[in-house]
Amino acid sequence: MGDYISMLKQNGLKTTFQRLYIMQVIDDYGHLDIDEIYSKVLLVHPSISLATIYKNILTLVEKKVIKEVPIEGKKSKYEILKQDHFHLICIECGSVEDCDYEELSGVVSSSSRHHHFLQKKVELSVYGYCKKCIDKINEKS
Amino acid sequence: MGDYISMLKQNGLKTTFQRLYIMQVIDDYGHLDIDEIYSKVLLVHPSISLATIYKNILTLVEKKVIKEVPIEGKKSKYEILKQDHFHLICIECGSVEDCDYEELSGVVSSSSRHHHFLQKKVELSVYGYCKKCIDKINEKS
DNA sequence: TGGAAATCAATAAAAATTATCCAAAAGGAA
DNA sequence: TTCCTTTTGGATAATTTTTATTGATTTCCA
Repeated sequence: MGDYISMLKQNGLKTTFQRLYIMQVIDDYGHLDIDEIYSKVLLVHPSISLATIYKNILTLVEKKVIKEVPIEGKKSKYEILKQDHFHLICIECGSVEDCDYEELSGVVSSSSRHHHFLQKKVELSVYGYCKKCIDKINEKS
Repeated sequence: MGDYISMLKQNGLKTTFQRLYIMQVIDDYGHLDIDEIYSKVLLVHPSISLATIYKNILTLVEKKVIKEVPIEGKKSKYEILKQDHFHLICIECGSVEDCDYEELSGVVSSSSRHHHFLQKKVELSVYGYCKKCIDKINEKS
């Protein structure tokens, strides 16, 4: 749980309750899409508008306070910006797990250099089945 | 340039001109989004409907004849299914370049296993500036 | 070649995203 | 604090994107 207020101030953004709570729920749950954020914020702030969610997500992404995680065939999810990592995305339940990127980082950036490509950021996603879903499938058989 | 007809037959799909040409332009250009595909197919088949593009993309993705390449903040692009590789995505001009995945593959899959995750496919995208755009920027200064 | 099944085009409908506009709130300066 | 400027939020409209429907056309195998 981070210091959302100073993260916002550093980027010249005003700290409204709506904005703070959007960051809060994203951080709490790790990875949420627009609808999930909306429904969770609605619970504690019933008057919030969906357009407010969209607007805030846009500005928070622009200011690099949060990060978009695009997902094949689904809506993008968003996460609080954190240390480099990659994602294990379950194609059964949709869960997203963070994974340490360390060992990979060197190989990827040297590969970018080799292609005369100026690397700014890396997005690595592994699609498959998470442990929970594997277990669930095994139980049935 | 592949044998589109047998790729379709293997998946029980009929080989219509529209479908073949959709595969053709994707293959020719490497990576295209829906609108790009539509406008290019329109040139040689002026009566095609945008809905036809959507429907075909959907079935071709389902049958794994083509693959979705999700891109942050933009529409997904599509590519003909080919050997594992990753993408260098230029945030200046939007170009997408394929890159050999070989060296990385082992590290990624061992990392998945370590998390008890059953890996099905990997999507790795590096965002940054391609050589052309770097040169263009340097010329100006 | 005939005919069932798949596909297409056109269009409507639905879903997702963005823009507009005015009231409300935030945050700095006095 | 209080005032004032600027940003933001909420409601809603507009736009964009995607999906569903329907009847006509095409594919392809027997």
